[in-house]
Amino acid sequence: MKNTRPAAKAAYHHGNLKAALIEAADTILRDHGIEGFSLREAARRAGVSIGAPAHHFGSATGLLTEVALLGYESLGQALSAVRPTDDPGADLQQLALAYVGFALAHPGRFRLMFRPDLVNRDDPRYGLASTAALTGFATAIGRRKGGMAEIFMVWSSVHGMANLVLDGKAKYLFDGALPEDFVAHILPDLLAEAWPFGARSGPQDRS
Amino acid sequence: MKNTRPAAKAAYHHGNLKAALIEAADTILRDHGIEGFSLREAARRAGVSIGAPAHHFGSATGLLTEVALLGYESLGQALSAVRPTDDPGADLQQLALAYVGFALAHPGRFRLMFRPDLVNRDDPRYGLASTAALTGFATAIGRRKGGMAEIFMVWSSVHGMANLVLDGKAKYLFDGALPEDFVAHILPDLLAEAWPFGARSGPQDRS
DNA sequence: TTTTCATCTATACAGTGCTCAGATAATCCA
DNA sequence: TGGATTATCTGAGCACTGTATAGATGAAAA
Repeated sequence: MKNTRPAAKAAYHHGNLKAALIEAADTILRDHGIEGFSLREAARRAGVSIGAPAHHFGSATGLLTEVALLGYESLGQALSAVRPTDDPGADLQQLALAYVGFALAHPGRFRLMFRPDLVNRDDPRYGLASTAALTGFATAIGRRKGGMAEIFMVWSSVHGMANLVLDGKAKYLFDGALPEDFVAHILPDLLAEAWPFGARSGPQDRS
Repeated sequence: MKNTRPAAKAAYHHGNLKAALIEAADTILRDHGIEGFSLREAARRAGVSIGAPAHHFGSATGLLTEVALLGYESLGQALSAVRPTDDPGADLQQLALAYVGFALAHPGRFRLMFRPDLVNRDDPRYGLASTAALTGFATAIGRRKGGMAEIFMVWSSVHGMANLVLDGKAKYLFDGALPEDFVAHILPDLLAEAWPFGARSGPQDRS
């Protein structure tokens, strides 16, 4: 077995520094947001010198890219937790709720995932993770061929909702509503009443 | 006339430093994006010492808040340049095009406007500017009473489109489309074909 | 055991936002 | 007019950041 973890005396070689730094960064994002993150603080939390992360990630962007990839993974899980029923419109509403719910539950992760200055978009895994997370939408929208326009529209809609609520814009429209209320009560009503993508008819067939 | 501009010999008192710094910051945003901005660089461009901006704006956030307010103003102008016709659905499509077009034409401004860590959301002018810019949407949606749900949905949709295109996500869906092509050709087609808010029927009346 | 290699430390550099004492110029006031 | 007040800006300094580099340390390979 490869489990040569020292764990007793602090080894010179950390042994699992890469994973420890990723987790430290993710924790910082959770507790203090993106602006609370610094490469040095992550190194501090991992109990390692300030130059150590460079060996594993090259730069701060390298580390944050890994965190963003994990973020897309967890978003994908949140979306695929919505099990499809025989009502595709209701499924889409649930997916929308899951998307916004994820953004509000993990604002640091979510914001990082869409910060092109902090993640390395040239990393081939980034595009893959990004599209993989949206598989839930694609299948719920149903049509396997074509359908890109609809996917874009639905994604735009839920992404816009998530960003606006996260940025506190919703409170200008729905006076003083707290984010917790929003995902628990306001948003479900909004989706049921005024969200065209979740309507009973489904995507209209333009033949 | 108050135009006591020295302009010849560099005065100790700049005379118009506040406006000069705002313009310098806006220029940096235009040329090098948000990550290219620094308070010191703005001071440098205004030909003034690094501590000077503090007197007028207090902090970097203070300066960027002014730039963001200008951004909302220019967004409002871009939206109100869309003159209403007798087809409210077509008007909404034009507004959507104007919104996304603004984001792509002024990415630095647009991104700043929605960066809560860089602008002072407690500034009372911020909420005013934010809602004022959306007057175009509100009137186009028509119903003066109620309607907040529809405004939120439309805003979310266009805001999501703007962000996704700006972040290069659209190219994963529409393979390799350039941003210029997007607002010129792809988006109008998308809006006409797959955007439910711009449909002929208008907001359905749920009585 | 000896060599090689990956890993991590220590230090240094350039850049940042912010603070504060003091210099400078414009303005107000008698 | 002349003196005092006020707004404006400078210059230096502090704490912090990301990154680069030389060297120390331990593990693994030969």
